[in-house]
Amino acid sequence: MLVGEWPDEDCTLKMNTGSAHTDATRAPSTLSRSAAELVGFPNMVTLCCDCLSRERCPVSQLMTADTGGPAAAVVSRSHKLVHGEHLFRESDKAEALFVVRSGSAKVYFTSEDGSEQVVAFYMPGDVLGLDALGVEQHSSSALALESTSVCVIPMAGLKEACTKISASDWHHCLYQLLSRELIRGHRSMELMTKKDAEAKMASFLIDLSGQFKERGYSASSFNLSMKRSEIGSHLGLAVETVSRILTRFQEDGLLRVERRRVQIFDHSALEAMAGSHLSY
Amino acid sequence: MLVGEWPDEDCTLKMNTGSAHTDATRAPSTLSRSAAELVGFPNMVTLCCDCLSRERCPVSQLMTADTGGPAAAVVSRSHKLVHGEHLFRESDKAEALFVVRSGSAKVYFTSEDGSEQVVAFYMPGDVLGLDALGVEQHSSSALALESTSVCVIPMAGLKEACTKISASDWHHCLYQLLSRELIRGHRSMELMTKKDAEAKMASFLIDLSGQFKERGYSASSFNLSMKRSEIGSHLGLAVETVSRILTRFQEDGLLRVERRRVQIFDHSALEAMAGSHLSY
DNA sequence: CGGTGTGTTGACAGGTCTCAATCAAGGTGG
DNA sequence: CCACCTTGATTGAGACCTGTCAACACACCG
Repeated sequence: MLVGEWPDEDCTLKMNTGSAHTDATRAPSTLSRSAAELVGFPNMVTLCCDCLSRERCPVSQLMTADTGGPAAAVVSRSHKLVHGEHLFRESDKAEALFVVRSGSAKVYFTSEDGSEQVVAFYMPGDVLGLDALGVEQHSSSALALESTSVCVIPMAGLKEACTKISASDWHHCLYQLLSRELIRGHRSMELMTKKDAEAKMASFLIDLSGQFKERGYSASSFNLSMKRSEIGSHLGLAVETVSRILTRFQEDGLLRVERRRVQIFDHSALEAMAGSHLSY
Repeated sequence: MLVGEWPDEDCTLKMNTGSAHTDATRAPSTLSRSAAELVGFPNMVTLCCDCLSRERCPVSQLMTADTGGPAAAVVSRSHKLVHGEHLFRESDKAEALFVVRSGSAKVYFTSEDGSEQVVAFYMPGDVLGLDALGVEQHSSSALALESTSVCVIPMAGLKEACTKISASDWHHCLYQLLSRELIRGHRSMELMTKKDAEAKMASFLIDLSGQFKERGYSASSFNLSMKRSEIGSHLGLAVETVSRILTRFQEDGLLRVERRRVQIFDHSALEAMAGSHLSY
C-alpha cells in the first residue's frame, strides 16, 4: 500500500472556534500575564455551553448537577496561553486549579541536578494543579505545549464553595480527581519501569491514542504536542532512542511518523508490544 | 577500619512494646481476617498515647487538635498483620484508609502481563489507601512486609466525620495527605527514570535513610523490610542488578550490607551518586 | 534433612546511552 | 526575499551498562 497524504489537516486539540476567536480578540495583550495575576480577577463566569471539553470537565458536570447555582461562581475566568507559557511554576504559591479547555500542557519538575522530569501530559478536560490542593505551593511546573485555553479555579473560591451548599459534592469531586491523579501516576510508573524502549513507546502511543479517542478525535491519526525530548523525559529514554524507536515502528509498518504527526496503522501490534515484556 | 558488629540489635520499625503485646495476646486469631471484615467492627477507639507513630500520624494530630472529640470516633480499631498479609487488594471495594502504626508495607499493582509493579513502600505514620478515596475500589494492593500494625479508618466513618464539626479540618487533612501522596509519586518517577542503576539505588537508600531518621531511628543503620526483587520492581531494575550494585557499594566502602541489614558509611558519597547523572 | 525462597555471582549478549555529524524547519534581521 | 542562527529531529558508531540465563550459597521451615 502506498503511503498517502495525511488523512485530515488539523487534528490538534482545538477549542470551539467561536469561543477561541472571542478570547483572542478580547485579550491578546494578556497572553504573557502570569497566572498569579490572573487568579485575582473578579468572577467572569465562563459558560460551559461553548466549551468542547465540557463533557469531560468535572466543573462543568458539577455545575449542571448544581443547576448552575453556587458552583458557577467557582470558575474565575478562562485564559488562553501560547506555546511555552507557564500555568504555574514549582516555586509558585498555589493559587488556583486549572481545567484544560483546549490544547495541551505538560507538568514537570526540575530535579536536584537540574534535569527536567516530565510527570505527565494533560489534555482537554484534565485538571492541573491538584498536587498543591493540600499544600502551600506547587511542587511542579506546568507549561502549555501549544496554544492552550484553560479555566481558572482560584483556590479561595473553591474553598468558599466547599463550605457552602453542595459542599459534599465538591469534596467528592475533588477526591475523585485526586484519586484518579494518583492512579494516573501509578500507570506512569509502570510505563517508566517497562523494560525495553519499544514497550515504553508502544504504551505511550497506545495511551495517547486512547486519550484522543476519549475526546472524540481520531485514535489513529494525531499530532504530538510534545517534543521528542519531552517524551524521552517522561519515559526515561534518551531523545535519540525515542527517535530511533519511532523510525523502527515506521519501518515495520506499524505507523507513519513525520515530525509531530503520527498515523497509526497497526494498533493491535502496538498493544502487543506494550504488554509484552520480561518480568522483573 | 575493621568492620565490626552491627551497631544495634533491633532496628526494625516496632511499635510500643506494651501495646504490641496487648494486640498480640488479644486477637491472635484475627490475623488472617480480611480487611473487609475488620472494617465493619464497631468503634474501638484506639488511644494514640501509646502509639510510637503518633507524632507523624495525621489522625492523631487531628484528634489532639480536636480535643479528642468527634475525630476520635473515626478510627475504628487497630489491627495487626503478619508478614505477607494483605491490607487490601486491587479488586477490593474501598472500605477504609489505614495508618501504619508500626512495621512497613508495600503498595503494588499487577500490570496487564502479570508482572508486579511496586508503587511505594510505607512506614509508620504513612496513610495507605488514599488512591481509593474518590473511587469505588482500590486500584492497587497493599501488603505487610513484616509484622505490621495499622489503624483502620473506615470510609463510612470518615465521611460521617467530614459532615460534622471540624469537617474542614478533616478535608484539609485529607487534601494534604493526597497532595503529599502525589508529590511522593512524582519523586518515585524521578527515581525510576534516573539513568544508571547506581543513581537509582543510591537515591533509594538515601531516601530510606531519611525516612528512618524522620521516625527517630538511625539514618545509617537499618533493616530493609523488602526483598531485592521488590526494590528492583520499584526502581525498574533486575534483581541481579540490585544485588550487584549493593555489592559494589560495599566494595567501595560506601556501606555494609548483609541480607536485609544495611549500614551506611558514606552518606554524602551516596547523595552525590544520587544527584549525579546525565541529562536526558 | 530436604525443600523452598532469597540472595549472590559469573558469563554473555543485546540494548541503550553518549558523542558527533547532519538535516529540516522556523524565526530574525539585513 | 534571502542569509543566518537556533531549535528540534534524525542517523551512525562505539562503548558501557544492564538484562538474561545459569549455577550456587545461605537461611528458614516443615
